Amino acid sequence: MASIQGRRPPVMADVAREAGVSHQTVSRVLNEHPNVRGETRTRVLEAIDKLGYRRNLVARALVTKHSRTLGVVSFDTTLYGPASTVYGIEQAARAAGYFVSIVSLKSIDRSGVRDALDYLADQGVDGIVVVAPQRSAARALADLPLDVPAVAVEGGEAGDVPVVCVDQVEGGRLATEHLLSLGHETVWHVRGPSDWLEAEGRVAGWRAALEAAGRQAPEPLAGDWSPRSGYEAGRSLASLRDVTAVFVANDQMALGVLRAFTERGVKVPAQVSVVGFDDIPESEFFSPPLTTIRQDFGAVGRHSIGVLLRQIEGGGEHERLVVPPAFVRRASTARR
Amino acid sequence: MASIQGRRPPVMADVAREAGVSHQTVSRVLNEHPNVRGETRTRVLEAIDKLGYRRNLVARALVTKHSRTLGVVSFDTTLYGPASTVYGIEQAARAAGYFVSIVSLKSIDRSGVRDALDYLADQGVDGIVVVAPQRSAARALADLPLDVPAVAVEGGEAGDVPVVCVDQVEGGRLATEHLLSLGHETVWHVRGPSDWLEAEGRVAGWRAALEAAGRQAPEPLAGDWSPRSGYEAGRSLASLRDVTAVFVANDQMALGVLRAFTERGVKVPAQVSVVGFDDIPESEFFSPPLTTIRQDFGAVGRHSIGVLLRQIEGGGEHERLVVPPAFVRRASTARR
DNA sequence: CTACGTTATGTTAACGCTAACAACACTCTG
DNA sequence: CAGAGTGTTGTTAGCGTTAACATAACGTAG
Repeated sequence: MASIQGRRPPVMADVAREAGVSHQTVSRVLNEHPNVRGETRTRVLEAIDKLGYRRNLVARALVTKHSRTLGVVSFDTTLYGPASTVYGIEQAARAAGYFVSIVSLKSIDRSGVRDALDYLADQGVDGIVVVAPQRSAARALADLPLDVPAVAVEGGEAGDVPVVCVDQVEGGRLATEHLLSLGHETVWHVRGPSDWLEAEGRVAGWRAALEAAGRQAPEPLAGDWSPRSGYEAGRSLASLRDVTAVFVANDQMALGVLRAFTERGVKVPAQVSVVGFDDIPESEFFSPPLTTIRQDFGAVGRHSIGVLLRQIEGGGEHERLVVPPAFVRRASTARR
Repeated sequence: MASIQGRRPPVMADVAREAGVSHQTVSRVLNEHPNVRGETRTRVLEAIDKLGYRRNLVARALVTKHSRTLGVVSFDTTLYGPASTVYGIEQAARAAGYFVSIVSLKSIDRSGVRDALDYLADQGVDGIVVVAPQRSAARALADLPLDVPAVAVEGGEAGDVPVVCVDQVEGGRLATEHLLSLGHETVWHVRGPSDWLEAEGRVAGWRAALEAAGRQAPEPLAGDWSPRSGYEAGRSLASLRDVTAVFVANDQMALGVLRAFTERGVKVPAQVSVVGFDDIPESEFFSPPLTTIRQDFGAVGRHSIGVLLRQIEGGGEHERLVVPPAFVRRASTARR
């Protein structure tokens, strides 16, 4: 029930008066302190209910030095990957009783990351998750003198900061091995931007699988994650001879590749097999449905909060948590 | 420069001592109060720099009653629309000097919305943006006794709460009129979930355009925004006679429709024309590239912050701001 | 029955900041 | 040169909470 009186919302002292106790006793009830008599507790709770009292978390944060807020710094949360990760983070944080304050960066350079961290530190967050898929971001994070516990997501080696990431190398390997196992002589690659650690990891896995099979690795084609860049890479590939298998570093670019192949009359998977990466909700309905590598972004988000809370509460060692990717077979790949 | 001494970070009193002034003068400098002598100001700023002082925003919020934090409640920020809107909101809010605390809901029922709002109110946010595309959310918002300024995004009629939205009816009309102008006898529709206001608006625009042209409106097919539901609708449509034009309520479902048509050997746009809605980054690379209706989510986000800040600062009238959609012609539609 | 630990409660003092008022040095006016 | 204004600074008192200590009531052991 909301109070009707005056204007100002009720404070602890009001509840105390109503219940005939001291404000400290009210505080004890709220904080579930054991040494409160049952009858007193119910009287206090009744008063709280009657007055519609809500504890002022700002005042609480001032004295406890804990805001129960976590900061999240991310790059372009419009993209499926970051958006899903942030979603997982938010769910996990809220389940653990933490608020989430978010900063989305347009560009991840050192000063951008530094500003974001400063900004969040000013706000008094208890911990920070940095979704730092770019090398520059990871490096900025590593260099920064942090007075707040932090976790890097997809951060590669981020100095003293614990890292949670998907095993990109393994993903690249899975994709490439699948194509080789179908009898393809070699596998072409449309890679992501060189500043991105995820892109590097996928390239590394692709190269490793080719080498292990004793195959020559063609020069990878450069993309920027966008469908358009995939489209352009696809046009280049379509005009080459001997291209029978392509591993594309994400599903959006794979869509562009498929589009270019369609335009050029290249049949997938009859003439060329294509594997993507991410497993976005759309890829099952591409033409043809895309074979891809699934990343469990939700798990990454949850784990990052787990690691962060352990840091905040326990003290915490320098953890590094790697989430395995999963291979998803669909219709864009076929035997040579 | 960070201070090396002791442990505890410096507070205003430390700066005051260092600069040989009172802490209140430090506060004045920080708040850009006009009545501070230039020389004093620089002495204070030097002391701040020397000690690496950072103002404690929690303490500040306690006394000013303003946290400079805005709350955002949204449904499934994994989807492109909500993610883009939230991104726009976050950018605009930060530009205005506000923090953004976000709550992503899995389901938008009354209690979910109420809990989220309570949660944010507890945190002491200065205002709330509710991305409330579902009727239930809008209604929950309208019913709630709010003690904090709020804005609904895509909220339809949300009681006393100002609304910012895209003109969905107009979008539905644009899509349908385009198809009719190409000589199609009538236009079929794959609609979104009935609880969603956006879905309703698009249906209304579609129906209005058909009526204005004196055409019969076929029974709309139901979808849930997912590519799969579009795929299923597409299979149904493929088995019907006389379907030459389809307006699909979002691009993801349109992808599913295209996939179903491809499987059944229905040629787009030769046999059937398809129009989507949203203009997600992928749709330009569908096969064929999708004609669609673009929503400017960024503008919606920015406007919602504008309206909210006017509410917070000015007092504010009950605004209602409608953002127009834009027609994007690509290759999935053709003359009958 | 006294002394002492235990439980339940109250009192006081922070936390770090801003608001309100007080005080002082000036300048300006008549 | 007295009085009023103005600019600059300091002092004091909160904001609403929790932490630390003080106190009272009670049961129990010696």
